[in-house]
Amino acid sequence: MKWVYIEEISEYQDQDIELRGWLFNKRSGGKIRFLLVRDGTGIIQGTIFNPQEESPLFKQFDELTQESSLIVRGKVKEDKRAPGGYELEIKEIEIIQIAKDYPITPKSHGVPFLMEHRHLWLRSQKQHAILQIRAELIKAIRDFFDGRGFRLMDTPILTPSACEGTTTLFETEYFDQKAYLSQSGQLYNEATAAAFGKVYCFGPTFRAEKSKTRRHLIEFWMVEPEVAFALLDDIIKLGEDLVVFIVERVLEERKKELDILERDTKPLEKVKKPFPRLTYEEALQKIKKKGSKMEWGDDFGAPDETMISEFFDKPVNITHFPLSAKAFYMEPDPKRPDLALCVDMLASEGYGEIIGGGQRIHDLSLLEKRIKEHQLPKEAYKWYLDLRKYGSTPHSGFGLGIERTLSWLCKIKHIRETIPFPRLLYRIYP
RNA sequence: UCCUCGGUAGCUCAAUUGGCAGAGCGGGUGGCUGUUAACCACUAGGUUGCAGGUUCGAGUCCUGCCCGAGGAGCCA
Repeated sequence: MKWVYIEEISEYQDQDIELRGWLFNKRSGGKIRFLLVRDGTGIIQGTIFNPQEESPLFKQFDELTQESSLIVRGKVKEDKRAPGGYELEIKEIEIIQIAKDYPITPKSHGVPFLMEHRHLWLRSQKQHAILQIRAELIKAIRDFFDGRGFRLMDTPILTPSACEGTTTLFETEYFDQKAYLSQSGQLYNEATAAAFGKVYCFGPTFRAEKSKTRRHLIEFWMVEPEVAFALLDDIIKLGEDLVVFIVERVLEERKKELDILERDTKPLEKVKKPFPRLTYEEALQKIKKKGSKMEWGDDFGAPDETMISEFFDKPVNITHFPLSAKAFYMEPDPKRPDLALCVDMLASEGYGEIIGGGQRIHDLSLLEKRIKEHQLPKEAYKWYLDLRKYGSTPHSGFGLGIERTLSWLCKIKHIRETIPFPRLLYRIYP
C-alpha cells in the first residue's frame, strides 16, 4: 500500500493508502470510533465502523493514547462531517509505540508549563501553523533577494570584537583569545558588498542584554542586505519591496495556517507600496500631541512606536534620527549634520520596529573620527577602514528581524512562539 | 538591573473573616452507531514552592529565600 502524506490526501479519493503519524485525539460512539491522526502535514479523521461483530481494530483503538505513533491503512473517503473534508476508513492499524501520559492534553495550559514542554508543544496546531509560516517567510525572503541578483554571503558568528560597540555581547573562548557571538553581520557585509555589489546575509544573532519583553529574544534571526552605491532612498524602497513581497507570499501560500491562527488578513491585504514616510522630528511632534513625554534625542519607546503605527494602516518608515541615538557608522545628513541618514520601519497594528538600517559613512577621515568618539578599539576596525581606503563608495543596508516580522504576520502576542526553541532571559531549556 | 503580579492534584483553576483542601480536564473502569477540545456514570490522585514565625488552629497573616509571568530600559 502506498505511503502518502495527509496534505496530498485529496489526490487519493476512494483508494487504499497508508499513513504514518501520531494519534492527535480519539473519540468513540458505541460501535463507531474516531481516530484523529496527524503526520506533520495535516490532520485526518480515521473511522472504525463495524455494526456486525467486534472488530480487532476496536482493541487497538482502546490501547491507543494521545501522541502514540502508528501506521494506519485504509480507504480515503470524502465526507462533509469530517474535519478537513476527507476521512480514512481504517482497515489496519500498526501501533509503533504507545505514548503514556502525554503532558499536553487537549485542554488549556499555562505559559510556563508549555515553555517547559516546548519540544512537544511544537506538535500542537497553532505552534505548527506559526512555524509553517516561518518557513514560508524565510523562503520568501531568500526568493526575493535571489530574484534580484543579490548574493547570499554568510558572515561569521564568532567575531573578534563588538560590531557596533553598543550592545552587550556573549563572550566565549577562542583557544587563547576571546571571541564574541555576532550581533550583526553588517560590517562584514560592507566588505562583501564591495566584492559582489548586492549581498545579503541571513543568520542568527545574539544579544546578551537582559531584555524581558514580548518583543525580545536572546538569540534571533535577521536578514541583512547591503548594497554598494545605494543611498538612503534606495534602501527604503528596497525595504518596502521586501515587506510587500513577503506579505503577498504568505497570504498566497499560507492561507490555511493563517486561518488556524484566526489571523484577520484584511490589515495584511492593505500592505501596498508606498508606505508612509516621516522624519524622526515629525513623528516626535505627532506623539507629543498625543501625550508622549519623549524628548528630542531619545529613541522611541515601545508605547511610542505603537502610537506612531496607529496613525497609519500600513507599515511606516521613520527617517533622520538624531545621530547621537544611532551607531557610529551612520552617515550624517549633509543638510542637518546632527541627523543620520537612517530608517526604521515600524510594522502596522502596533508591532513596532521590524527594520533598522541606513546609509553608512564612506569617508575615511569621518569614520576614523567617529571610531575615536565612540572610544572603539581602532586596531579591531583596521580591515573595516580599509574598505574606505580602497574604492570607497556610498553604500546602504538594513536588517529585518525574522521573529518580529513573523509575530506581526501571525499577530502573535509574544515573540517566543515564532522560533522553534526560543532563547529567553533565564530560559535556555529545552 | 528595576517595578508589578503570581506559585494549591499530571494540567487549568476554586477554597468567604484564619476553621474538614475542592471542581473540570487528563489517567483507570464501564456505557453509548457520526463524534468535532464528544458525552454520561463510577474511580484513584495532595509535603498548598522552600525555610522560619504569629496563632488553640495557617493554602489564607508576617519575615527571608527560590522559581515563574507581565512590563521598563536596551534593541531586530
